[in-house]
Amino acid sequence: MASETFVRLAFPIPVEDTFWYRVGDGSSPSVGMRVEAPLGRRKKATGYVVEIRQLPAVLDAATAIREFSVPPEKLRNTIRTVDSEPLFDEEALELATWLASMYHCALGEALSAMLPTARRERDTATDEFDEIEVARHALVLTEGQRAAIEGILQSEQLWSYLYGPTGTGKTEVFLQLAERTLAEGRSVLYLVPEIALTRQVEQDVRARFGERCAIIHSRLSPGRKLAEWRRIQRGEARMVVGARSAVFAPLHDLGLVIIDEEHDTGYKSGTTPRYHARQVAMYLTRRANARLVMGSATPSLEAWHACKTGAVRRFDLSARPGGGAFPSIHIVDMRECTDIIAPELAQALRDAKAAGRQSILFLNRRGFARTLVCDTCGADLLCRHCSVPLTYHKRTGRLVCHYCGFHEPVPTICPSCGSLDMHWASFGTERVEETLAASFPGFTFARLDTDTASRKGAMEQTLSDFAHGSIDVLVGTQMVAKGLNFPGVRVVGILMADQGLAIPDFRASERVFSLLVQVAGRAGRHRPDGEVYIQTRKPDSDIIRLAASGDVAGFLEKEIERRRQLAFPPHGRLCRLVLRSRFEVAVQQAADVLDKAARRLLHELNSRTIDIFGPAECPLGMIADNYRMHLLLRSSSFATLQAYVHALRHSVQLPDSVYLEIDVDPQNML
DNA sequence: AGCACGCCGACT
DNA sequence: GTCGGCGTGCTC
Repeated sequence: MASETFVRLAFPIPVEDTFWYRVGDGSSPSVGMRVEAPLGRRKKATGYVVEIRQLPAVLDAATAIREFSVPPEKLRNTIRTVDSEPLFDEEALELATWLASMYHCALGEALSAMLPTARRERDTATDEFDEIEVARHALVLTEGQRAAIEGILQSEQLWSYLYGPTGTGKTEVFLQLAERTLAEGRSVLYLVPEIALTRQVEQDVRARFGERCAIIHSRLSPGRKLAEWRRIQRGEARMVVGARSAVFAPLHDLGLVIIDEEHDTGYKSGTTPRYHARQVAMYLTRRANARLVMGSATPSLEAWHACKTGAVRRFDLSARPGGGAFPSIHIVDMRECTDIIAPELAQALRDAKAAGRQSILFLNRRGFARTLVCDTCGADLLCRHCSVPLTYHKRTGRLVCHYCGFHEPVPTICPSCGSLDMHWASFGTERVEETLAASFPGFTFARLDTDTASRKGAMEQTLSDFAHGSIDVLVGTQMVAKGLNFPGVRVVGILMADQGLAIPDFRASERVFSLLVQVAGRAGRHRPDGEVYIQTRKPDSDIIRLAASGDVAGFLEKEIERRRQLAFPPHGRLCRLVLRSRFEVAVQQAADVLDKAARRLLHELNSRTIDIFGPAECPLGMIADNYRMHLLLRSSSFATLQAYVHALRHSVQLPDSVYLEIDVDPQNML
């Protein structure tokens, strides 16, 4: 009897079901390949094959219902098979299933986040490796580095943490651990928060591991990413360096996962599925019995807590190798000072220049001014599509929304009251650059933020100029805080250091603190005369003072205690449910429906371990014309919380005009 | 998500 | 009388 092939497809759509099709195009897809098929009213959609069945060509109703839970007439034909080789195997499918359940999304959405998107194969990914000479470094390790390497390798525990101030040589420990793991015949995954900003790691790794290494990040073209994916699948590359999504690289026999700058929020995805690469790495290393080594100068509260409970084993580094020392730090009280650059800092910049040294000015706000404020009615100019003030960009002469990209020309009169008197409120990096140009004749300077780095190659050029000493002062946003290691830097100036502390988010102080410490760490990495100036209007704030004294452990302890009182992470877990819609009433009604369902379900479960906060309007009540409300769930038991969210999701029916976003372990509450 | 269906306003 | 606005509903 003639038999036919049937495939079960998972589509990247916010619908949990998978769909059965008859293979009607003569191809023979297998699990792990992409297949095109009609879906609903769509003529063509791409799905992932997650199961295959061979059945008689003529299907009776009973068989179809039994096999596919659908009457035979509903089965449609596939159009074509996209891939000649599978993109994922059974293990990856298991991971996708875990991801979908962990982050409450469809299987197809999970697969879509994991896999490359290119539809055609390219085979030229390795061309630029050819000229790289593989160097053997014979570095002298500090005692701390040696102890950490041996300790991690000998530890019974799979999860370790390398804690040490910036410049204490964590990278070298990571690289040596990678070398030892490769020598055991197992593969290595090296995660960095954003590869584009950590060229140093990329270069170190390429110099050391050459062609054995693949690099995966979002700036790679789709074709190239697929080519790298194939190299990894074939086992040609046994080490992968990459950003968040590289955690899904198809490495065989994983032996080690490294998470550099573990505290960085870049590891949390901002779109569905909102996964955290650290969480995925924990799943992977547990499954493969592999080591996980995280590292940072400013660990996340979650990681610090895990070290204290013993779930993670901590190793400390304390000495700066190679002649560096920790910088001296000055807090500059700006309450009585209206200058953008205070006299003390200005003098330090001049002294550094006179000594042939360089400086970095850090300000976590791009643009020229935060916004335009009316002197008469006090109104500030908000985006028409978001509840966010518009930032003035002088170079383009526009007011720009940093959330949705909307921009408009600068108005001549106040749109609310018609007054002619308006002023620029606060300042950004563009204004700092202008101030430098006006007040520091003879200085060369450059600005590094997403505005200047958007041009291809511009960032590399600026960084290279700075490294070669042809720039005296580099002004930038948090881009300059991450991973830059320039020996010539003596002075670091932090402007508006309290910026971000007032944000209504329980993680605000944690983020500000780590940013301050990370930026300060750019000074004096190779010479013992580093100086940091912290300009602030809150000189007495605990966070500023702890950051200035470099007391990371002190901050973490204090913050963990504050969170204990709230029963917030790391003492409990959160899940945030965000509703968004173009219609205000629709969100409000949906929030009401969701809230009632949540409380009813809680009552039915008779559970005292879950708390519900809200519903309330999100702090950013509108983004890109979508009204937003949220409900926050908190529990001391993660398993209970997960089961509850799962049940809740299936017990409410929301209108299609409202989208529900589920954020497990939210990093951002806005 | 994406796509066509459907049901109410302004045009030749 | 229709053209077309975008709310609604469904997807093997």
